[in-house]
Amino acid sequence: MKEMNAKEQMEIYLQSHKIESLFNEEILPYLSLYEFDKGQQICSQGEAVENLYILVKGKVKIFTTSEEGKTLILSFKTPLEVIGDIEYVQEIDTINTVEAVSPVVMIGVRQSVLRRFLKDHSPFLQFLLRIITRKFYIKSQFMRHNILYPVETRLASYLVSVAYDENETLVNGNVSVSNLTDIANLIGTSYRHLNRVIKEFCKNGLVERNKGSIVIKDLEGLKSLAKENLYE
Amino acid sequence: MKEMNAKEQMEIYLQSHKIESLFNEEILPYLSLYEFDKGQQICSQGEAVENLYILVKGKVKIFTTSEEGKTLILSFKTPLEVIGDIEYVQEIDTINTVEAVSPVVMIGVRQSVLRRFLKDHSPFLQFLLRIITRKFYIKSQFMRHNILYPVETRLASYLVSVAYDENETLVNGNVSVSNLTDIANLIGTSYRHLNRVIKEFCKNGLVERNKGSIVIKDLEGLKSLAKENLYE
DNA sequence: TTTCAAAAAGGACATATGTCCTAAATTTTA
DNA sequence: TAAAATTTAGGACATATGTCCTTTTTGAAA
Repeated sequence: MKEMNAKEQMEIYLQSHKIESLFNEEILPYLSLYEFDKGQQICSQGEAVENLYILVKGKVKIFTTSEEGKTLILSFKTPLEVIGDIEYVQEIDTINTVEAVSPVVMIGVRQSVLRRFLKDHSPFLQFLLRIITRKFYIKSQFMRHNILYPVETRLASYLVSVAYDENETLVNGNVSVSNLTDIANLIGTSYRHLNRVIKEFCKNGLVERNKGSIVIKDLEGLKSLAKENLYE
Repeated sequence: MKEMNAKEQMEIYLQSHKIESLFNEEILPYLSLYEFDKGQQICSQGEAVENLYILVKGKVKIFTTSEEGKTLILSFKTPLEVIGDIEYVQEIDTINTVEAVSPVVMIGVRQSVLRRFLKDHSPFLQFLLRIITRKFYIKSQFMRHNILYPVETRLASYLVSVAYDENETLVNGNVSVSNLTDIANLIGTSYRHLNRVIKEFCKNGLVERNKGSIVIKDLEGLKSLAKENLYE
């Protein structure tokens, strides 16, 4: 992790995400930029929280680990997102571990500073409300899907969601699947079973394997298997 | 559903839950009291939302239904709780169905009224933040538990949670289990399987059956089976 | 290039959980 | 009280999913 104090760079991030209005003049000197390398942990389940972070660049993975060491990936997040908001409001320790899966830039600010300057600043409160309710809704749908439907449905749903990149344009068939283990943990199943289902999808002509990556052959077929569109 | 305008009654609810400060003078005339009978629906998945409700008396059940008609109970809620907050902030249709499981009283207010009077009223915003982050946290733990652990663990966890009533005092062994189907839907399994696990619990001396109700025989045993304390 | 570690793929088997049915017990309604 | 509907309980079987291993492939490091 690298902490920076580049005022200009901060300006650029604030403007590009249109979040200048969240803050007031007094708090600006207390905002810092943090850079994390791929693989670095931003915060770790169970530990005390000091900062609230706003993700302005890169991608993070949020996951939880059970006593037995099982991992469950809860989500991947890209800007604009907030890390540590629940903990800030509830005054509790870190709920889930957050890890950079690409080079990441965050705006960080201490909880004590927030309490001092933004406790009654309604643009900031409204911002948090919007971010958190969105998170809640997504988690709600994700959970519903995960409990109500079998792995087959969940995988189809996942593939449909990554078939489109961030710009909503269809990524030409070839879905670069970073890591099957991650997918297994994301859809809440074992690696073994995931493989079994992928094999089934191949047999039915929905996808093809190609050196570790998966090529979507029948997007419509996947969509109908996915039942509900998890990612809007 | 019965809509009332009893000013005095309203006062009592506002004071007993210490939520007078959420509102300002202008909005008070727009607050209404609603009564729902046991079994009545407060709102229904997919339909448009008009009101935001504050649950001040009684108990509600929040659930979702899949295309195939499977039901998943997400939670039971008692005061103080808010219904329709996510929908209000996100401006979306009702996410889950809410049903009274006892006679219920709610304070209701139209979204349009809220937008007019409380959009920048920070006590209200802070209140929503606290309520929603709490919900988020609970849902988070619930989901984690549900995906990571087998039914056995989830049932033990549920039984431990109902062994204590709202006052944190141990309800003397005899847990009045309203309805096994509800439990099955709450812990996300089938009625059949729930029964199987209960039988197993009986065999191991953890609980006993007694005309439909379940008597806890070994609370400590259940606690250790439950692994993590879901309900704090 | 060689070596090594990680990731992919899947066989064999065990276990958890679901579906469908039937019968008894219990509660609700007429 | 009688009849109907709901809830309980569990048998029999099918299916989904998990665990443990082995082999192969791939990509990174020496």
